Amino acid sequence: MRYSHQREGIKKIVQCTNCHPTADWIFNQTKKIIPNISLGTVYRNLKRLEEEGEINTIYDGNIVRYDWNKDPHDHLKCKVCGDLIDVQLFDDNIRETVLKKYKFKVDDVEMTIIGTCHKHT
Amino acid sequence: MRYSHQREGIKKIVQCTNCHPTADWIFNQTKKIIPNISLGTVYRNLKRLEEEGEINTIYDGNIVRYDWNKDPHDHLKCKVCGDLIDVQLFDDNIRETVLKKYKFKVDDVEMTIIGTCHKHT
DNA sequence: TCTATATATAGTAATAATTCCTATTACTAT
DNA sequence: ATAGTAATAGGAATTATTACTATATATAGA
Ligand SMILES: [Mn+2]
Ligand SMILES: [Mn+2]
Ligand SMILES: [Zn+2]
Ligand SMILES: [Zn+2]
Repeated sequence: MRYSHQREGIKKIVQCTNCHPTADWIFNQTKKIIPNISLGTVYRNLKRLEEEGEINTIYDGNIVRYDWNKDPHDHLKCKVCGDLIDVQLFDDNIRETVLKKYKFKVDDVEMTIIGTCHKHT
Repeated sequence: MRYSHQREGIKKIVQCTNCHPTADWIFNQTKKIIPNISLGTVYRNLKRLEEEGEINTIYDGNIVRYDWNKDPHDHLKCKVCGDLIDVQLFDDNIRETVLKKYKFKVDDVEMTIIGTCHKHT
């Protein structure tokens, strides 16, 4: 894959936040550095970066977000402020249990915990 | 909420399958019973039924599906055939762990386990 | 360094899913 | 039956994403 100034900018923007940004947010931030970048370029490169394993696409309900955190982790979704917070939990024995009980070979466990975050005591 | 023939038809269709159908699938099935039903009516009534607690909306990646199974349960997502299978697992001590560790009050745990189902030994 | 060529981009058009709008129809209580 | 309210069909509008195309850019090799 050929180097591109735009892709580097997008990558930097995504990697500098932990807010799990949307394509539109990334587009607006990247425009501050590369003013004439186009939205199509953002989408195309986000897809490329995902293919390269640099980022992950996550689906927050019907909202598509991007995540640079490559460690396996889960998310807390606050239904008051909408924040999506990274957490390290346990997929412990889920793989084995599911394999035995349902004959289903597990590749990945995606868990989102919905509730209220500490900001809204 | 006033009775409607269309809503009853939609509800029946959704309740008679365990395939977690999309709005479009539901629309096409309902048309067989109510030929001149409109897609807007399907969307409007699916939303109504969800508000009434009759069904749940589930997000399978970027695909929106509907689920009549009101028991708390998780899903196995087969990446070969695309099937979404209901499973009963354990949200056991997740609530307490998350509350203690992250001061996050849990309402709901959504888990999707991605892998390969028994049909593709 | 220069050039040829493959690849990436900007800008715009197209697509798809969902919601909105409005005139018409159906139900319910008087 | 009538009036008032609620729901519908059909189509337009909206939104997120992808496709297209002419131009620009990165880079391999002379
Ligand atoms: Mn994350
Ligand atoms: Mn289900
Ligand atoms: Zn919050
Ligand atoms: Zn399968």
